[in-house]
Amino acid sequence: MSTQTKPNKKELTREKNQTLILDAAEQLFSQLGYDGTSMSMIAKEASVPKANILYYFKSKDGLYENVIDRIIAHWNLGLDNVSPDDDPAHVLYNYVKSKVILAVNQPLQSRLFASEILRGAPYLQNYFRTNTRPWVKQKVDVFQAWIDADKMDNVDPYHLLFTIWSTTQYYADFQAEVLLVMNKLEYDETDVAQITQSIAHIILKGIGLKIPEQHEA
Amino acid sequence: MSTQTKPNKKELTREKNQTLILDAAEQLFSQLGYDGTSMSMIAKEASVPKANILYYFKSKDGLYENVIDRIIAHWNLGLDNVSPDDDPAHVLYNYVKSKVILAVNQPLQSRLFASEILRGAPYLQNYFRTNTRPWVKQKVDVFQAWIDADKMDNVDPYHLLFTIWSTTQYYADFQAEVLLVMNKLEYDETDVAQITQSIAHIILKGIGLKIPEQHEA
DNA sequence: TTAGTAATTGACCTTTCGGTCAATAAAGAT
DNA sequence: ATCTTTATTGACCGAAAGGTCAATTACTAA
Repeated sequence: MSTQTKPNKKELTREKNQTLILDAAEQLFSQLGYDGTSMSMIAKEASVPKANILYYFKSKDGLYENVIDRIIAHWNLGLDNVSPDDDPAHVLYNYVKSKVILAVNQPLQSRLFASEILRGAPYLQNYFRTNTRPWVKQKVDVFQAWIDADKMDNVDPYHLLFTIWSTTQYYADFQAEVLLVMNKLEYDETDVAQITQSIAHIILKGIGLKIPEQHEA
Repeated sequence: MSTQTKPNKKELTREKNQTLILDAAEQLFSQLGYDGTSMSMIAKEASVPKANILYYFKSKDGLYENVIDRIIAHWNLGLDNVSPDDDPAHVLYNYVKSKVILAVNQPLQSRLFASEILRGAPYLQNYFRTNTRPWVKQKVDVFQAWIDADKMDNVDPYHLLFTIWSTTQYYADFQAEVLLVMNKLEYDETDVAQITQSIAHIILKGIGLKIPEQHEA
């Protein structure tokens, strides 16, 4: 799977250290933000001298970009291979469900993106332009096809997508608010189902679809 | 309106300068976050010596709290005086509409709150506990009364509220993403109506309500 | 074994941070 | 006019920021 040109001892430790640093950086950046995180904090968290970080990643900016790039690589936007022939209820229900699971179980990465976008997405502009925008365009076309085929209501596809994103990500990005308002310490196992159910009910019914039966525990 | 115990020249300039500083701080904090904003930046933006800021507000933390307090004071949560006798469709439609208008026209404050919540709401915990939570409880009770009276679908009132908040605030907090994806430079006049329409359609229909007629331009 | 390369890291640099302070200026009270 | 209080601000402080560098160590290829 990985590059196996030469399984040197050097390369191994290098990759191990880089991963160590990236893990620590990802955690701290997502918790404290770019400006709230210092190189020495990352060094301490990764149990590595600060100068070593600067050796692998030329600057704080460089490290930050690497963190973001790595997240993006692991970040599947979902809704793959969706076509106008598919059943919108099934597709959208599964999409909502997967996004809620992601939001509840792995909120850190979502929050890192959120704080990045809040500041005007300085490091993500290019990604949005070259990746997200075409991806969205494609999904929007499918939504429109469904609308034209009278499979669902005539709701602006862009805003439909934003609605799905916002409602699901909310439970990751604004977790602190949600928990405080609901007077909870953390999400429990029933929450994922409860949240999915509520969101799917509103959105699917809201665009004229029925919630599909679940045929799996 | 304001405290008029003694319209001294001193008090006047003091209040003027404080407002000047708070305005500058609010703008910078909401754009760059707490850690991304320095006292000297605020001083420069407010055209005031840095030491003068520290004279009025004892610390950066103190200034930040004052900024947040001022926003909260001007921040009406809406949905006032709502009762189980009201028509849910009208109430919720107007609520969505007002939130969208707020999101599009005054996104800075929304973003300041958002970045605050992202970091775990260190300065807002108390506010959420003493203000938001009771407010929410009250609205949730009304929603539940509507459900019990078969005026709307049985959707968890908390998640319904979160859905309204998330979908509307999204256009403020993630404006950068929305604009990039839609390939726009800024929101135009038609966007408010378009967004309101889409969200209201989905949410109201999603909980079994009809979108009320607009009887006003 | 040795020459050459890559990795490691403590010491150190400059800049900027939030914050203090003392000296001065301005205003109000008597 | 004088005294007291409040406001203003340049100079300054220690701490911490991001980043550099040179000396040392670890490894690989001949």
